[in-house]
Amino acid sequence: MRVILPDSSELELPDGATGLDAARAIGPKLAEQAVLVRANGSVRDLRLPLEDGEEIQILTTRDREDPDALWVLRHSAAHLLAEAARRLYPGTKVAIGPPIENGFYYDFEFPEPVGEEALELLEEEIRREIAEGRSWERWETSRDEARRYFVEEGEPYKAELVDTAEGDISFYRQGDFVDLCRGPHLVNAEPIKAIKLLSLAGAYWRGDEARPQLTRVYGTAFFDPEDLEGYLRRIEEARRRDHRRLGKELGLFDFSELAPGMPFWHPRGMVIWNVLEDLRRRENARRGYEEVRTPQLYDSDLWRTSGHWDKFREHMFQLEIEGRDYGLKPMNCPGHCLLYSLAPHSYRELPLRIAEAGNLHRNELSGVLHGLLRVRHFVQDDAHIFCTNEQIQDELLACLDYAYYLYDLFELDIRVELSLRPDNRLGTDQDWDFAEGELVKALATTGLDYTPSEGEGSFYGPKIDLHMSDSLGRSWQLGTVQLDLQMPKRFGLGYQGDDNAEHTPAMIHRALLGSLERFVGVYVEHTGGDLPLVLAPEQVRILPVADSHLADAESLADRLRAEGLRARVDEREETLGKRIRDAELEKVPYVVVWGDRESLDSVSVRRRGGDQSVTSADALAEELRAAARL
RNA sequence: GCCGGAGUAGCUCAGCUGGUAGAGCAACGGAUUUGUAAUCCGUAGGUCGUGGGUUCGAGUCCCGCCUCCGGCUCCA
Repeated sequence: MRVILPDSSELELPDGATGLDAARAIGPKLAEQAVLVRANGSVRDLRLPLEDGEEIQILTTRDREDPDALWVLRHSAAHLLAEAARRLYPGTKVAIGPPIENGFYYDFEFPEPVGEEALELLEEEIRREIAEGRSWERWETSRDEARRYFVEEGEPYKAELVDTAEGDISFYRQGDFVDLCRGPHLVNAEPIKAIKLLSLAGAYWRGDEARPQLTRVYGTAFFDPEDLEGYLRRIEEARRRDHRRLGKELGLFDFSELAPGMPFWHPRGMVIWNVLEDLRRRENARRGYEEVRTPQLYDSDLWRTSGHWDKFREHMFQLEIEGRDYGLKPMNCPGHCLLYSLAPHSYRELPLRIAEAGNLHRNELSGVLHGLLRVRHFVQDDAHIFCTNEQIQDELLACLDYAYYLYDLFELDIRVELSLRPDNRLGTDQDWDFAEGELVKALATTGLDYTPSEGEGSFYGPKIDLHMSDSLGRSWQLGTVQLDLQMPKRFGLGYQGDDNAEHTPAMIHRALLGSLERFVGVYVEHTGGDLPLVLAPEQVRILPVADSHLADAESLADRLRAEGLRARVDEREETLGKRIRDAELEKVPYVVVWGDRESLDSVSVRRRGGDQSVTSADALAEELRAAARL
């Protein structure tokens, strides 16, 4: 048979030849360094046969940044970890250990709980294994035999995995450790030049809260120690962008033990908040939304009607007053339905778009709270659109257009997810078919790339979710556009149609920035605290060189403030160098130094980061005014 | 909520096997009047997260709780 090499040349091989055979045929050195073979674009274990006519590419240890090569390296590293765990802690049961982005993990059930000291011990053991030499052997077996093997070995998790594994059952062995595994794996452990175990965490077996919690060991591995160092350095840099740290340093927001998960906004943070609120109000008005205001607390009957009492109660703060049960609102929608129901409606009013940045409380599990990104008290730039079925498409598209208007303003990189029906839901399958179909159609019209996500929808409807990543690459949902046919029905909402009959409206729930808290959190990380001029709490700081310049500095500040800019004079008796340093650390975008050399025609301006220039007060005001516009 | 870790001055952190709690920055006072990332001197500041226990003696050892951090589950 013949295979095609990357340079388009053909290589003649005996039938049944493997990737490794191909590498050997090309050169011994290549075979030595080979990590995996990419055949017709997909990864394949070097030990597996090639097919006639396939285009192949042999990846080697020199492809040290190739995601597939790293994937294989880390997968093999995970197996070494499992071998080490079983040797160091006899009686350990192994569960599952895949490579992940930036590393790998392996889940174990240790006979005794282990603490962090285990990381070092395990790491040492793995190094010993690598020094000793390990190579992987691969073979296939029947499902029954695989199951029998693991039952005999006392590995219940593996035995269970055999039953759900897809395709042929293959085993890999290195040292005395045999694992059920699809592969591919390295030929031997030689290429693993850097390995580090990073952390220990609990993880439920198969991600199911009701099943045993295993101990997950996270680690990472590289072809080159330098790459590991680089990775650790990047993590360290990301830590400096952490919004919790920056929020405190820049005096934006805070937290107290006395209100877990509920942010406090300092004046400087409130400036950011208000700019976002102004933007929301302006655009809502421009796009045909009307603002409303609804209560914070409702009788449990409202939550029964909406379905929240059934499907969302564990996330709600509840209280009892004079024998009546109340719930603090976790969402605005039921209140908006109630508001809608308080007056009669005609088809002529639709689509009716009502917006409210209401205060929401959700009783999130204590372990999930995370700075501003996951809180118990938050505010969304929320709105609900009541419309006819015929209007759904236009409204969905308008929502997405609005969303991307905002994301483009802030230059955000957004990932789109289509969250489909969950198990825990209201309504008929026909409703869900229709609602999901409408969202798919709207997405198709926009041409946005998206990933469908089974079971992630809300209990009342499917959603288009708009995600962004934080400094450590963790994904957070910002915006969401949801189509709901359930609540209008449950609330008995109606409108009088042009046929004089009563109809039920459809309802679109949408938040675009999402929770303002979360938005500020990810945005601070996105910018590393270097907020654009529009959002900067303090836009210009003026530094008088000596006391004698104070009056002039103040009048320049007044001049800029009259233009609507946020300007301040730093009148502390510190050296100029110190005051410049402080302005930089506080990330003030513009610093003006005012001394004997300055006049309204020649103002000395320093931009964040150190660029200096001289301009006139008028030109400066104009530049700032233009840049501070949204 | 669960698993692992942590909590010492406003912030960042030191405090070995139990023996009277420390530094830098910030704050405050004084001197300095400064030209593009830290002027100098001084002062003050802590029920060591919290409740209990062991001990002659606990920041340090043990137990409960709270909060935070990294994960899991969950989610805007």
